[in-house]
Amino acid sequence: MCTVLTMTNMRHRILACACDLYLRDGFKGFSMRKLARDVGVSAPALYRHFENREKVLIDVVGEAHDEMFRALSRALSGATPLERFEMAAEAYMDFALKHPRYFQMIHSFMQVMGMDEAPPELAHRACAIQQFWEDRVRECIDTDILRPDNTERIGLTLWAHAYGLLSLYSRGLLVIPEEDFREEFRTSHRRILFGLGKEAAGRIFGRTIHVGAEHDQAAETRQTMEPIR
Amino acid sequence: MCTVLTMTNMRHRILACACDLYLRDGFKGFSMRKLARDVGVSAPALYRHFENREKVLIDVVGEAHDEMFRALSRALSGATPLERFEMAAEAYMDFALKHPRYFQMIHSFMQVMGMDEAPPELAHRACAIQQFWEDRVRECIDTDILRPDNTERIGLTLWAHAYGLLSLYSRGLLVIPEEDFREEFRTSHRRILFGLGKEAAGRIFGRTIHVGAEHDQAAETRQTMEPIR
DNA sequence: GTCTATAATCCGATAGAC
DNA sequence: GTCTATCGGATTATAGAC
Repeated sequence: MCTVLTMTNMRHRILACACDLYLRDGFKGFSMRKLARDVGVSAPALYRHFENREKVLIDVVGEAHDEMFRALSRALSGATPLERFEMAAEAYMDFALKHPRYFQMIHSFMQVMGMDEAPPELAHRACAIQQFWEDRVRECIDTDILRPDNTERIGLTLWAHAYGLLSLYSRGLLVIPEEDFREEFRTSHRRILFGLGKEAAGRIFGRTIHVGAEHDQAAETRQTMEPIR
Repeated sequence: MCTVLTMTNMRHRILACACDLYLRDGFKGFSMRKLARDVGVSAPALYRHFENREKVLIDVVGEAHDEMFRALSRALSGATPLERFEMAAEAYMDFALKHPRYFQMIHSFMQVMGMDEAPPELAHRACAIQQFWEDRVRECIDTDILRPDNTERIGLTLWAHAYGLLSLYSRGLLVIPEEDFREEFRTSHRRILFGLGKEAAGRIFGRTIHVGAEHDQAAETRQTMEPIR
């Protein structure tokens, strides 16, 4: 009993140090020797708790995934489906910007490790993220904010966009200040949501509907006066 | 003269072998010793032409980038702006699916190499890709297929979505057959384009416009009386 | 320019004593 | 469970002969 407890604690201690080490030195700087030094034990001792270096890193990326999911989940405190959706996007962005190493690790782990397919621990977690976005879509459709459609696919469209944009920025490929990017991300996310939305969504976003507005002379005028940008 | 020519040829030969080696064995399996063996010279000879392993790989990922850009550029043979846009998306997808190692390398190189910022060679190429999408957007706006808007931002929205979706699939996170994915990608891309489009775009895509369809007085009233939550 | 030979590190992982 | 010691291998990079 006591042995098991010690084992578990030690494993957690190692994992905590491993996360710190990765966040500090990245993949390339992550070695079992350094980890042992940080934990305060010898290198071979680590192998009592983890089979090898890869298994340690799988657990680190698992932690990264879980922390991201917890951040997303906090968006569920929003009052309405739309608010929850917007808060989720904001939380996703926050996580990517505040924890770039974690965000990047989640999405480049396989390449770095030279894996051809995702280990189950990660595949399951990716499914949870996908499901999360799908749920956000479903409740927006249920409350008539989005047009009825295949929720899985719409969720995927929005997830892919959010991930793609954050990934590009996180790697420094978009040369704009962070505050400008944050606004651009929100706008881009809404742009898609808006394009998928029912008429009501437009008013909720405080914007004028343009698609199909050519049928409406008054709207035509509004569009001219209040162009989207 | 002759010396320079030999230098250049040798460098190209090494680079070609380096690309093959990476495509065969991936990042993890890429070593200078293997490369030397493939080229048919000794390991130290490589250092006459490349400063170190990282510089070789930077050139390999540069090749990957250029090949992707050439694939995209072939979409410019399309007859209309919209056709060129659709062909570009198709070409992007084709590249990602046919050359997954190249596609993944382009977007995970920095993490794998432990770089905090993109080397100029890659940053410039990323700008070219961004510009490419922006150009596709601009000509669609110019021909009244898309609503007038900031072309750079709309281009980014579409690029981010396409990249994100391809990245997720390329890593095996979406468990669907390739043919189904291809159709899903096209649909998802059009879904966004459609949401951004003028009424004409809907007809071109052979779909009915939904957004704004309720934009009549009755709908206006309904919305006021039954506020969306 | 290319070679052989080798230096100097660093790594993951294991053996065996305690 | 942890230690010391070590194996076996990888890496980048240089020195000096040809």
